[in-house]
Amino acid sequence: MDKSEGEGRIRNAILIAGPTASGKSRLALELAEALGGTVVNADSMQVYSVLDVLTARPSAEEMRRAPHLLYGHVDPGIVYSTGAWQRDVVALADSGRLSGTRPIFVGGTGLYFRALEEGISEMPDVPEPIREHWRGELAQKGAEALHRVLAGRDPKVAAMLRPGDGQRIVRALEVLEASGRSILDWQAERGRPLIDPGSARFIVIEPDRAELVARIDRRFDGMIEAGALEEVKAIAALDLEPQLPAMKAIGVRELQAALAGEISMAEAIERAKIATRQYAKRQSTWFRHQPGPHWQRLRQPDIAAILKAAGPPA
RNA sequence: GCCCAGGUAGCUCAGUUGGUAGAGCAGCGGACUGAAAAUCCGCGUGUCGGUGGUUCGAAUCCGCCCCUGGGCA
Repeated sequence: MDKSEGEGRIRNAILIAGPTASGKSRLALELAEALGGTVVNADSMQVYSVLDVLTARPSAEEMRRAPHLLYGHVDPGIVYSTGAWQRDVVALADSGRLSGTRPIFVGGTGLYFRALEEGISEMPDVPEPIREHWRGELAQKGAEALHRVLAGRDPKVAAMLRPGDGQRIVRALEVLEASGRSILDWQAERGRPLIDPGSARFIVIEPDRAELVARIDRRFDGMIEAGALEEVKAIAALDLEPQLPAMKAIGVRELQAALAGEISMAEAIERAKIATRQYAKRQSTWFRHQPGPHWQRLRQPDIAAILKAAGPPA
């Protein structure tokens, strides 16, 4: 491999992707213990502090068994993003904390794995006033109206987006206004991959659907027992905007409604379980179609099967 | 036992003066380049409780039976 091309890329990485409740985190921990690895979070919600239980973050005890990075390091009042995560990973690599260890990336956020493998375009930050302006417009006028605006300013992008997809339409408008350039141009400049693919291992866990549903239900009951309600009270006390990503963690809205007496606790729990199943379904769809053929697909988080093929690379 | 109200898609329910049924939710499939636990797109045949009848034709009208809820005894 060309030396300059591999420069700065993370070597010997193990990537473990899969839907929520598939047993990824436990597998990552066991691999880290067996291989002397460092677990790096690739989940968009586990980055936020406060939501330990509801995001199923590894426990303090588990995190002591092997190094865990990028867990709970972001304030829930902050709008984190794929780009921010990518910068965090680059910073880790630059700091040397991923050298001489086996970096094990685990999580359920497909887009983060794409950023790892392919990189994402480096776009300028959108100034807050511009961001808020377009989000306000979306709330007020609706996605279709903004799609028409976009069609006037950037017809190529508008043609690629569904008229109902407010979030992406807003993103296109924001970037255009902030940079004076079409988001399509930015996206054409693909970013640099963060990992060295030659020395990496790619694993996606694809559990049987019925089994996963049962695990999700059981796990949420466990979250309630483990203090999810206290956690929701704690985040509610911060009085954050409901639009913030951390406030959209599954279970927050549902349990908050129950605590406020708007719905019964049983109803809240059922809704949260349903939302989790739907989320897992979206993840499964992504992992079924997006990752390339070099990803090893496993029905179960079977550490033996992985270790057998995971001889320490050169 | 009698009276009333219901029994229609997995759930909650619509269904105009009889022309063999449709919404929401759930579920299933899909997309996905900086909010991604987000955002968006597509998919609705089910003994219309059962049975007999009236009718060219019944979820819709009539009889009987079964079930659920409420009331009276």
